[in-house]
Amino acid sequence: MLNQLHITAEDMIQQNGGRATAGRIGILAILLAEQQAMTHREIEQRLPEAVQLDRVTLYRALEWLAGKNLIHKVTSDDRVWRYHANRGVHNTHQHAHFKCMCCAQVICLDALTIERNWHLPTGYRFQEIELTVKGLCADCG
Amino acid sequence: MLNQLHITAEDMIQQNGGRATAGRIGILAILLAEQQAMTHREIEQRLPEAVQLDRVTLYRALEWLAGKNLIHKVTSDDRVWRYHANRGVHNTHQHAHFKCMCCAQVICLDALTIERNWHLPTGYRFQEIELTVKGLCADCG
DNA sequence: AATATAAACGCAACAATGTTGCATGGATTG
DNA sequence: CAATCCATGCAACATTGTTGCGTTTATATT
Ligand SMILES: [Mn+2]
Ligand SMILES: [Mn+2]
Ligand SMILES: [Zn+2]
Ligand SMILES: [Zn+2]
Repeated sequence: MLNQLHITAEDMIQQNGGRATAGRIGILAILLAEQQAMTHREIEQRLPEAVQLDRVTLYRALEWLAGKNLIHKVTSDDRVWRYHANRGVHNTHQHAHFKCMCCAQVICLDALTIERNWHLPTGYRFQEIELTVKGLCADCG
Repeated sequence: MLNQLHITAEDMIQQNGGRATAGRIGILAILLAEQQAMTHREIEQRLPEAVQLDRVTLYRALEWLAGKNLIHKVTSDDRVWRYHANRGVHNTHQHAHFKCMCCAQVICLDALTIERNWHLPTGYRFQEIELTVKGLCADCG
């Protein structure tokens, strides 16, 4: 199962013209296996001993994966980026996120579509939207 | 005009049981005069020579003003808090913001009301929403 | 399989933003 | 005027992320 994800991850990386290093494969496999958006720290901790990476290398690998649209970055009010594997609908970059104000977990809200019946001030141009719903998750609520 | 804002700011501070120091009055007057949400740096630079504050004092004054609901903090993907005076509708904390992806200015979108016809996963509880529309402002677009 | 080479990597140093502890100063109150 | 306590300034620290640069390594080429 996890091994299968490694193969998938390796394929995804090679198909984007990148070198399939143990670090990149391990990171992407972790993100593919996890439903929640993960912080740099959480990813680091879940990496097996055999694939311990330097902090900087981890940042650069995540940046590369995001640039290839294999994962996406999620902003948050705690000044920490979270990363999440792109699956199907995620690629639109128009999905919202939920953040638990108690345990800080972040999940994607795939079903939430944002209506655009509003308008901006004159001269302003829309490009993208960033929506975070905050509250308590099932465990904390 | 700016003097009038100082008097207003002084009133607002005293009515909340705080000491009306030159720093707090100056900060609040600046925020009351400015339409955009301002960063810590921008506020610091606009403070007159006579009211130069320590970085930490400025942070603490902003924290105090936000705690009294005289201003509100705006989160952003650049990891910098912005501050904006509360006026009327702002107090609801349910207004959205626009951020220019070119010049990084942030304004409040008072008119944008967020519809709640969506639902969260089972067990999840809604508390508040954070919405940022991104694009180009009138100057940059 | 050996080699060449550009892409990844590791380390150190740096940068930006914000926080904490603590001693000092000064406004407010009695 | 004295006592109090809120606010301030300074130093040190914390967190997150970035940059420069020399070294290693995955991959293509021979
Ligand atoms: Mn997402
Ligand atoms: Mn606002
Ligand atoms: Zn939770
Ligand atoms: Zn702009």
